[in-house]
Amino acid sequence: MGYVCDFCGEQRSMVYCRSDAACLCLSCDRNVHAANALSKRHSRTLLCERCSSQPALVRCAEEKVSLCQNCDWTGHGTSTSASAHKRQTINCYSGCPSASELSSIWSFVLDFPSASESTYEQNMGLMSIAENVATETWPSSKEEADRQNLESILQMSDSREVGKSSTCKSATFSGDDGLYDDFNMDEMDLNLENYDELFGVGLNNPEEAFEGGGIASLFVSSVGRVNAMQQPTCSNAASADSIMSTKTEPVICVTARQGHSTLSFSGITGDSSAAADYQDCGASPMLLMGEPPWGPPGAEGSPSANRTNAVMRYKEKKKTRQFEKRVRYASRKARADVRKRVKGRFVKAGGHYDYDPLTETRSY
DNA sequence: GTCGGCATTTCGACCACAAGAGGAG
DNA sequence: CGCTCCTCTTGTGGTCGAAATGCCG
Repeated sequence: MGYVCDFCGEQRSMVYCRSDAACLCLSCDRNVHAANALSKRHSRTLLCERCSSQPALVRCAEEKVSLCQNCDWTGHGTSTSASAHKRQTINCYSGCPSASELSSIWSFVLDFPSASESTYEQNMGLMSIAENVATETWPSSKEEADRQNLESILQMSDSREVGKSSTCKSATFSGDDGLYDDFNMDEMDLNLENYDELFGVGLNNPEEAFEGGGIASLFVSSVGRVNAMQQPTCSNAASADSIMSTKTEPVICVTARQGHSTLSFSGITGDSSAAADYQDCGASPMLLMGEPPWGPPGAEGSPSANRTNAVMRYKEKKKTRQFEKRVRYASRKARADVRKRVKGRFVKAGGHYDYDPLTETRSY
């Protein structure tokens, strides 16, 4: 499982789609998820480069490798030297992003000069963009956090004129704070340089990406900054919609529209069950991300009783928890995704319906 | 500390139908 | 043994409502 694309069986798989439980090459990822509006919503992320079967959660800056939770723990949890490695969360994405957009999403996994001083805890303890945004002034309530997020979006929209005259990549990779000065595509195993070649869709002029419906290339760094690089024509309404649509996720979600495609960003790796577990068991993400749940070697007898309790709760929870639903038949899921319904129930073909997943319209 | 009332969250049932499984010929 | 045909079973997602849970006076 893993190394070869589950769809074409030829190309090397680079992306993991949790919704489809599939490892895909970039070309198939785009083709498959361009099929309909629902498939575009699938949250994808880089594939773990170690086991090639699980979605990568973090990227180790030292080893320049993207790792899933298990491989991260295996590789960093047992060795004191390795555990000091600087790791950064990997964003997930949805829609059908172009090469430049993908490079925007994952650029932060690379080295940031300004982030070099950040400790591992600083990077990894902040699991969501919303939290990152709030590192300077922590909102006192959810409403306050939402308000700040919205303000960020609106500020991005206001700054779109700045980015109009610059190309995507040049704008994306040149921050006034030098955050992305060291960006080097060659460092990524994900060969984004060949992305468009794989698709057979050249992007000779990066500005093409901003034609038509426009695009919002938003930058989310692991050090808590949200930068607006390009947003020529993205409507505020679209951004606001994206915020409203992510009411279940405590993260800022920015929607960029290019034609019909939607690109959303999440500070945590989408529907990461691991992240959910951290919350469920009450153990801090920092603790659990820094050390495996079973604890580092010699951890027994740790002075922190709370930590021990948290680890025990986590282990207990993990034993009894129901793992996330796994779709066994993608074809059936695809059918269900487009099937018309009445009050959530499937209806006979041709019958009256009150919900059409494809058009989200009602027949009466 | 206990109880009642209210709000919120969780979870199972429901639906149609194509795909899958398995048996018969 | 392998193939085709047929019948039965399974699984898929959005919504509703009951049950469970949490909170407050």
